[in-house]
Amino acid sequence: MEHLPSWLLTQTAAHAGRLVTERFAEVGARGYHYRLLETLLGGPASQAELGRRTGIHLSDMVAVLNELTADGYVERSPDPADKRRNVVTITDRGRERAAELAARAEAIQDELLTPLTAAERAELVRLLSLLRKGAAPA
Amino acid sequence: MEHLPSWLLTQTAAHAGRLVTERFAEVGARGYHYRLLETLLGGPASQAELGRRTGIHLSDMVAVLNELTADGYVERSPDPADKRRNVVTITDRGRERAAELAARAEAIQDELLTPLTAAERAELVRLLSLLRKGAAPA
DNA sequence: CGACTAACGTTAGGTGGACTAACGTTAGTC
DNA sequence: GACTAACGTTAGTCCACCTAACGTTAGTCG
Repeated sequence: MEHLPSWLLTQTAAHAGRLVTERFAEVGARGYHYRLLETLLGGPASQAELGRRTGIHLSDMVAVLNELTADGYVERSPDPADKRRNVVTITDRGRERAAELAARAEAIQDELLTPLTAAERAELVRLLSLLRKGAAPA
Repeated sequence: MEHLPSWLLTQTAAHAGRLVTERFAEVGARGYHYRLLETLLGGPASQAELGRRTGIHLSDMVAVLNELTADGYVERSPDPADKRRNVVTITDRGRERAAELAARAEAIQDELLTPLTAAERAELVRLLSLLRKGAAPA
């Protein structure tokens, strides 16, 4: 069983997930928060668009945006051009939060990848990216 | 964010997890079932020992063994040498089930790793194994 | 031999990520 | 105006993973 790539993937991802959960929990955040704030640094977007970019399901998006809005990290406003949509915008406070979480995310990578050399890290990223492409319509 | 190894890991693991869930659900199984049956092929063991070998938490172990026992794949009996313990044994029916799930697991690897060459697959396994060792006391 | 600690197994519950289904409003097309 | 699709929301499920508390049993120690 330990020879199975899917097993190795899910076990190492569980380890990565624990690191992410622990380090973000130290500042009252979760993985979804980081994912959304990072995406919004690229500019305002609708909830549906954010869902497409981040992989967060629309039903979960509502809850996460509620949390980020309550904490003042993002703002939601109706799109005057299309009343079906909200436009979600990051706030200054949200930019700071994104920077804080990004720093934590980088530290997590270092911790996670400690057993690997720099060349091995690059190769791992390359191989995982190939697998990601193979799973595109996720 | 897409450059982060932890992100790539969790996204590819989610993809692997979906494949595992879908393929096993086709025959009414889950990942924990396969993990336990595979481990029991190595001989009878206590629940605590099974927990240590598989990484399945003891509280989840109870539920999974209940399911496998109900379906006739394993048997539980008290250990005469130590009444605190149960001894869990795979049945003939369980061996067949393990073989069926192992075949599915191999097919999942092929599907998951389609974008990679044989050399790349070996390298991915090597790199992930290194990361697993780095997270040993999980 | 009783007190204490640890192992074992069970029950009950929680978390986070991921997902489904149904609904009401809005926009675009025919 | 009817129809279809997009958008956002609500309510829920599933799975892997995890914590806490409890009762029974076994081993150690004074």
